[in-house]
Amino acid sequence: MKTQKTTIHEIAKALNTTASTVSRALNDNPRISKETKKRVFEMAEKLGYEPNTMASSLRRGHSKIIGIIVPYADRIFFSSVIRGIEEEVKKSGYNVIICQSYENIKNEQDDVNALLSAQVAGIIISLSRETDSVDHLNKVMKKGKPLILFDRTSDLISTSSVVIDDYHGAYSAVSHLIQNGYKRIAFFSGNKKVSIFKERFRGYLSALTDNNIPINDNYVIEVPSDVDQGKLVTEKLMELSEKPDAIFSSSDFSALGAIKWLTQNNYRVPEDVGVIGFGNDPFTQYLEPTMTSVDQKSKEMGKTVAQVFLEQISNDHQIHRKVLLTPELITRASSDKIQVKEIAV
Amino acid sequence: MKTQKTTIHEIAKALNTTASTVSRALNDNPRISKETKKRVFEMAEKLGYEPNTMASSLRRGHSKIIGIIVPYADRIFFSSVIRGIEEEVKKSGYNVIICQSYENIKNEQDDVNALLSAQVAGIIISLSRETDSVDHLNKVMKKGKPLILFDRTSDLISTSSVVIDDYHGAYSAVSHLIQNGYKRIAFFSGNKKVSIFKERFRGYLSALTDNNIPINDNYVIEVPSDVDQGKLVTEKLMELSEKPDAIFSSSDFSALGAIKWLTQNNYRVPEDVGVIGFGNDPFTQYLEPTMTSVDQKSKEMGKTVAQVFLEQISNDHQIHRKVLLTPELITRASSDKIQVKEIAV
DNA sequence: TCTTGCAATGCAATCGATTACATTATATTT
DNA sequence: AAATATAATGTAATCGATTGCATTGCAAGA
Repeated sequence: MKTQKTTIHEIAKALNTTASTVSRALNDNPRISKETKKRVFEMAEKLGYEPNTMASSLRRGHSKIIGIIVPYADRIFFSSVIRGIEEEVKKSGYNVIICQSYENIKNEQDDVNALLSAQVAGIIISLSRETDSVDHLNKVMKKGKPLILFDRTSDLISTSSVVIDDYHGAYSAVSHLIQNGYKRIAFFSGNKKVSIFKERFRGYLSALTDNNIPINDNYVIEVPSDVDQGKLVTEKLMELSEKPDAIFSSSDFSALGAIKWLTQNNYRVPEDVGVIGFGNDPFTQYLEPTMTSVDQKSKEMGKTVAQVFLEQISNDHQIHRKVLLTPELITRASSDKIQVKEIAV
Repeated sequence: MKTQKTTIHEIAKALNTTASTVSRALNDNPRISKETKKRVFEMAEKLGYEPNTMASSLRRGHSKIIGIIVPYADRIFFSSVIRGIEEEVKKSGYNVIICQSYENIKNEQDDVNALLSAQVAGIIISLSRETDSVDHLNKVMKKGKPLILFDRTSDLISTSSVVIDDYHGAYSAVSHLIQNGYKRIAFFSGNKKVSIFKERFRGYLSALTDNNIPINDNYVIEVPSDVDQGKLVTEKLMELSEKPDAIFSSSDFSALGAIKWLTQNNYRVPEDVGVIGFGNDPFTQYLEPTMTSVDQKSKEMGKTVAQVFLEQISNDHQIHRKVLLTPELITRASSDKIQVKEIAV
């Protein structure tokens, strides 16, 4: 009664041939005749054969499984990248294993080991904030397996990576503010030791300089990505004698804090103060006013990461690619002084 | 130069013993002496041995990988459940493979086959909307592997499942509205053929009946989970001669549509009309007014699903468990007429 | 007719770890 | 001292598929 699992040996026996012929037939090996292939496929179907990819991977020395390590799988950015990757690699018959580092390097190292033990074809990773040593990553490369970093990368290791162009993201956001008539533009940065925030800061500075707007050090503040912190910092900013008339934030959350504080304190957004966030989190479109934000192209990033991976796995010599994706400024109400004026007319 | 991969055979050779002894030592088999175990572990360490879990799984007949199939991996509910599952099963040494059905039954079937081919230990799935046949699911069970459904289940198959108690979720939301003085409560349902919406409707009816509030058929409407649809439907509701004074929506998005339409049309929320959503999407807490919503306990659901899975895998006889999680009403401003009054005083 | 070539298939080792079934050495019992 | 038990380790088959190296059969060429 129990369904006897069918292997290529059963098929071979039923056809009075051998497992090697069946294997070759199923893999469409040219050394097998058309008729034999047909018979094998029919018998496989009839016996309900299903390949054991583990056995095949063991013999071949590599599986069709890709390991992905992210800090948290439920952050919209990461889950969106994961979706993009899965969608793309599925076409080539790959599956993805998801691991979470919880921003902890020890977890990250353990995950890498587990994935290597599972004989993954390669590893795609966005580093934990803590990661300051890369031995575990080098191990992946030493095994000759593709290692692709995305979003959170590191200078300590030389491999393929896909990140967005933070410089231009910031540049276009600040330029947009300037075009909308804002002149005293504050900048909410993250920790400036982190490359992405360094880049966004560069973009902010360039946009101001290119438009002959003087730089005011009081307008540049490090703020954690958090609504309440955004409120606090905004309050301080608005106590300055020369109040800013716009805020460009490196985070949607601190930008939200800014909007909340401003509206609660009778400042109008965007008329009195324009606000732009970074990340284009879904909530930005539901706010009142809706929030302009820099979209990080997460799904596209996933697709690109997948393509780089697939490219790398087919060329066995390791060619590293560094891809810089262009972020997109999604303009909404919170920065659109001009639009508001026109309506007011 | 190339790192020769270390197997138990290399370790055995180095210690002048055999692979079987090494294997047993590494698995802490009581038949191996303490000293030998020590020597084996030291040599394994020295040679940089890393187990090949594929080989082990092949021999043992099962892997330590769990397949998860969801409609979309980047929906906050699903990504949150996935996170909960991963977090929990990791403790027992399992990893998770993620597949997406994109709400398509064909993809779902293919995913099941791929996962079975990969020799997963079991499958955890939230069904696609299209899924009306369950042959692919029965196949999993026939192989004696745990199959756990969550959130989107089906009557067509009898296995373990974890869902939230939609009836009580709706009941408590509507009761809360009544306690806050609302009397003419409308209900936004999803497709009532789907069990979760049927249950929420039951909860809505019971809460009204238990509080002696008459049922008004005009107040019950099917609405897709969508902001614009929510607006449209709200507009129609407010054209009734007897306008509702509260809306309980089966979706956060249509509830958001309701709030948007109401505030844009000079109704005050919650003073004139109370609104409650379902899902507790993160955006609900950032709205103005913040939105009361029924939390689906997604992370807890993930943990529970994982526990049911682990329980099932350890007891080889298949005992099915149906777990009903209690959702939690997160009360915020959009339904809090009383609170608002107190402040007004 | 005999060799040569080629297409089609078979044989057996292999991937790395596990495990049923010995075997050896030592300790214990009678 | 012989018999028996016990602890520790070894031998070899096995999981299911792949693949290098034969082998077989038949047709073409000499």
